[in-house]
Amino acid sequence: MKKIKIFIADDHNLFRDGLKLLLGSFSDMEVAGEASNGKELLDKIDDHSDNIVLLDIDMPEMSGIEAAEKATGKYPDLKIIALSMFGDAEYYYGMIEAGAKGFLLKNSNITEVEKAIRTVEEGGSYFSPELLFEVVKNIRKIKERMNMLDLTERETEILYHICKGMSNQEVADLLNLSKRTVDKHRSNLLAKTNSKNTASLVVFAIKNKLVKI
Amino acid sequence: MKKIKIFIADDHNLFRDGLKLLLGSFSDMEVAGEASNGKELLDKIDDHSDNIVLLDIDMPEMSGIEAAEKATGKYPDLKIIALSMFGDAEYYYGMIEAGAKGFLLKNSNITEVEKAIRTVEEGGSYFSPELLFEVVKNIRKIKERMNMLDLTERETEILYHICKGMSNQEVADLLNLSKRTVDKHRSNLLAKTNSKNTASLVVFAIKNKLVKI
DNA sequence: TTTACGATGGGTATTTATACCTATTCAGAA
DNA sequence: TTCTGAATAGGTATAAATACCCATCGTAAA
Repeated sequence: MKKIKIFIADDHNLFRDGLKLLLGSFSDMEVAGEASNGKELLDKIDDHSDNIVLLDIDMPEMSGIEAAEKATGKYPDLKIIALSMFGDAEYYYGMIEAGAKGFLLKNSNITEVEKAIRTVEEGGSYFSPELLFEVVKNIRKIKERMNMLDLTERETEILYHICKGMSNQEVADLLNLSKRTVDKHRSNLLAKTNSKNTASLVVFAIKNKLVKI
Repeated sequence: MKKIKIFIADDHNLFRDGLKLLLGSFSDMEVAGEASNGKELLDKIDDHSDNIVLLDIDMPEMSGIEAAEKATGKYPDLKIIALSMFGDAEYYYGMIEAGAKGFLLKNSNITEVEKAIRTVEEGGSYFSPELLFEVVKNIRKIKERMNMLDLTERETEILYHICKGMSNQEVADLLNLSKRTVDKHRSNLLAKTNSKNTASLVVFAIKNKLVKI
C-alpha cells in the first residue's frame, strides 16, 4: 500500500511532535519530513513534490505565505494545507494566491485534519468551515485593505520608517533623497490611506498590518 | 503507583491532542483534564489542586495570566507551568507574579516538557533556558514599559484622542482646555513613553495596548 | 503641615508636518 | 510609440508639534 507522505512545517517542536503522533494513528499516512521554518522547508522539499505539506502560517525567518509561494513556484503540483490560528483569517487570500489547497485552523480536531489530508491528496480542496465564516465576516475589512493595497514600494518603505519614529529629513538622509521627496510621499500616504495626520496614518498602518510592531 | 495528573489548557485542539499523546508515553503521567480557555480551566480545576497545569498564555476569553492569577488565588499550591510562543517573553513577569512554577516555550521538545513536569511536581521550578535568555535581552524594554505604566488619567485620555487623529487644538476644544495644556500633556507623554514624536508615541500606545485599534 | 504631584495654562522659539503649486525622468503598458 | 504613473525634487505658505522656560491651584501622601 502506498502511504500518504506528509511534511510538517511549524516552528514549535511540541506541535510538530504531537501532530506526528496523531497522524501516526492512520496506517496509510506517514510523516516523511519536517521543518521549523520556511527556509528549511524549501531546502528539504526536493523530490517530495507528491507530498502533502502541512504548513504553519506564522513562522520566523520566512513566513508561511512566502514559503508557500516559493514552494509552489518550484513544484506547482505541491499540495499545501495551511495551518493557522484563529484570527489569522486575513492571510486566507494570501495563502490561496500562493497556491494552498487547504486551510485549517489549529483549533481543528484530528478528524478534520484527516479529512483535509485525504481530500487534498485526492486532488480536492479543503477549507475549514469556521475559517470561511471568519472570512465572510471580515470581508469588508479585507476590501478596505485591498483598496489601499496600491501603495507603491517606496511609499511602503517610507511608511515603515515613519512608524519607526523618523522625521522626513531623517528618512531622506537614510534613503539618499531630498526631504521634499519624502514630504511628497508622505502626503500621498495621507491621501491614499485617507488619514489626516501622522497619528492616524500610523494607526492605519498598524491596523492594516502594513507594518509590524 | 501514583500517577502525575496533568491538566492541559490550550485553545488549540490539535496542540492539546498532540501533547496528550506525547505525554502518554510516560507511564507515570496521565492527562486528567483539559480546557480550551481560562474560564473553562477555572470551572474544571476543582478538586484538582494537586495537579500540574500546563497553561497556554495566549488564549481567548480569559488570558493565561488572568487564569493563572485566579487559579492560584483559589488553590495556592497549584503547580502551573506556563506555555508560550517565542516572543511572548514579556509575559514572563506576569506569569511569575501569577504564581507559575515553570515556563516553557512551545518550541521545546517533549524531553524538556518532561523535565519541567517532574521538577515542578517535586516542588521545584523550571524555566526554559531560551526564554531566560530572551528575558535578559528584553530587560531594558520591560523596564521602559514599567516606567511608563504611570500614565495619569488625563494623559491616557489625551493619548486616546491623539491616536484618533486629533490635533492638540481639537483635543483642547473637545475637553474644554487650553491648547497649551494639551501641548504640555503631549510633551509629558513623549517623555514618559520615551518616544521622540507622534509616530513613535502612537506605535508605543498600540504596542502596549494603551489604546485599542 | 510640609511636600509632591497632577492639572491647569502662559511665553517664546524652533523644528516638523501638511497643502497647494510646479517640473523632469524613466519604465512599462496600451 | 504615445501615454500613464511612479519617483524624483523645488517654491511657498501655514499649521502643528516639540522644547525649553515659567506659574497657580488643589489634593493626597509623608
